[in-house]
Amino acid sequence: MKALGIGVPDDPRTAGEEDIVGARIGGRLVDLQTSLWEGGTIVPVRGTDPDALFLTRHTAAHVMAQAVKELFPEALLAIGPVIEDGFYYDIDVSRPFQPEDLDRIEKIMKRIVKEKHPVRRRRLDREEALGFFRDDRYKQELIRDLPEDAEITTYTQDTFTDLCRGPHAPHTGFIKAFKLLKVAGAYWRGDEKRQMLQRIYGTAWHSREELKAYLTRLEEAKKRDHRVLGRKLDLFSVVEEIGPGLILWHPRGALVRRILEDYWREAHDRGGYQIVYSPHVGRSTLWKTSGHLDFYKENMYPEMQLENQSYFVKPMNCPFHNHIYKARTRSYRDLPLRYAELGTVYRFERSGVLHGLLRVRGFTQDDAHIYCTEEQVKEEIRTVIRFSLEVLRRCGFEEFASYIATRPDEKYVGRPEEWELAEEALKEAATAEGLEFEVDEGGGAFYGPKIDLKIKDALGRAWQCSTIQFDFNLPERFGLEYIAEDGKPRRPYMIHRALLGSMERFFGCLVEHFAGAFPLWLAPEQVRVLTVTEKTVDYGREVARILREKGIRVGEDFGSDKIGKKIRNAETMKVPFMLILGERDREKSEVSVRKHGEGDLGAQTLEDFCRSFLAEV
RNA sequence: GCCGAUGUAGCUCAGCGGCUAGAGCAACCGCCUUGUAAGCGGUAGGUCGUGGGUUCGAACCCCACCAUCGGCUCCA
Repeated sequence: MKALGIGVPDDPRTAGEEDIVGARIGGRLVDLQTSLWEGGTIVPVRGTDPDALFLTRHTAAHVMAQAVKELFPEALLAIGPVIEDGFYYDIDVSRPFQPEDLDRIEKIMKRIVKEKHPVRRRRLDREEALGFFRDDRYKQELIRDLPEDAEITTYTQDTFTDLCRGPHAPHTGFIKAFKLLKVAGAYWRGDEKRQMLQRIYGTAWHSREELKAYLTRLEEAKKRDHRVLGRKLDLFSVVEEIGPGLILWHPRGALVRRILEDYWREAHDRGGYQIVYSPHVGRSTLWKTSGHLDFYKENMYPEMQLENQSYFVKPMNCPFHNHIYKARTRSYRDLPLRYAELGTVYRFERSGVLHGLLRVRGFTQDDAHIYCTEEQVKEEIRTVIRFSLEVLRRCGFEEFASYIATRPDEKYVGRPEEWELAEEALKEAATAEGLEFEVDEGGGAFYGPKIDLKIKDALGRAWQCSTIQFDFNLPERFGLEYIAEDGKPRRPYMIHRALLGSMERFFGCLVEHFAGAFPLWLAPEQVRVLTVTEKTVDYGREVARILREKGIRVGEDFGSDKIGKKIRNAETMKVPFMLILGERDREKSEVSVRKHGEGDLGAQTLEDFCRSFLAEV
């Protein structure tokens, strides 16, 4: 057995190869102590390769663990994986970590890094491992849960040894730049019934510059935070007296929403949908029929009693749409039927998960339910995916990821053939539309398979909005039928579809995607007219009137501030165009145009401005 | 729900057991008549999240509650 022993500091190191951190053997990332146990090309991983970050971050997690152990010898270590941009370690300590503890831990980590301790790998058998970690119930549990044939290894640096699969950097000195970011509570193995552990998050990079760039990136993301921009741009608010997770749409936010909804309705009209409305509450019998009282009750607002009847606020729109379907006998000639609604629903979300507009308790779904025959399923799915992509692209999103979830192994309703057809339809449609998809085998809900579409925003973050789900449960429960060609009743296929997801969530996405600078067609205020002095107020009014007549959304700033201040205000509010009107402009019947983020575009006639504006919208 | 942090004027924050709780921005009132990212002066604005407690005295210490923020398997 030969180890790749290049780069362990006290080993003879190959001249000029000091920056080798690890290697890939046939695609598998390993450290330099891995034995050559199978074939494949060995590709060294050098200091600045992306793979190197994985190794050093993993090692950084161990160094952090060692530092924690020095400060809190009684602490038990659970797991400490590498995550995107960094690492964390879950630790069981008697006293929760204070933010100040992070400084102390960091200090010790710096020492350990500076001392360049080699990281040594050791294989041991199960008994040895259980013995070694006899005082640590977490490690014991991990070892016991490892598969029979698993190779069990530990990694040691300095005085610290941890159970770990690896791989790691050759020595602690490979950690060039790191920072501990935050502490948080986390359940052991993510299970809320089990022990609450303390998690420390950290980040590690190849250099101080990269670390700094990362921290700057975090700052930038914070500036785009829809909650911050929502207040700055006066778009929406959430107030304590009204209740958590309940949104007030201010005029500017409401206007963006209305424009979006107008487009949505127009697109749905074109797309063969019929727009419907349904009430906000329904009798308990309805929710009994739909099964929500059996399967969804903990997410529903509690019962209301009136005149001896009980009602529930709706958490979903589907039962209502089913009743529209049932309002008369349907023929196969009527199908497909596509009902769409901007339906406001209320769901009880646990207080800890609420988040701005992204996770709320009251929201408006852009919901649709499609009823079709078996023969129509494939075409229908293809159409709905194409339609979804068209709408999302129009809203400014170009990149998508998709996930298909298939039939669970055990509990499910419907016939296996139905599931197969549906899954097939989803895969075919995704492929046909050029969507890359991952399949979550067995990950579907009990009532049907689905495809989720995620959009990627300007910072490359993925947001789940659209979902298209088959439902083999509700048609049964509501007894939905249509009369087929042979005169016999048949059960239709039912498909749930949310495209933007909810207006709240999608709007939050839009705000972050555009950093609050909405594209012209969505901007609540497209043009702001600014007067240089009050001598041009009349001219300003006239210009604003003309723009408004052309359907342009215009704001006015005719106050006594100096022009620099007015411009600053308009820039801060991210108004796409500013028309600056001084006496010079009035005399020549012109407007001085300034574009948000670009600056002065010079003077032109109002007609020219309108023409180019309307062309751009 | 659970762990931690936070909650002071519309907003951003200072004050951390001892005088009538402060600043900047915003608002309002003046002055300035202004040309591409903050002109100057003044005025008003606060149950210090809510409720209890400790104390001669609480924004500050303790308890409970409410809300917000960061997290709560990317599995050794």
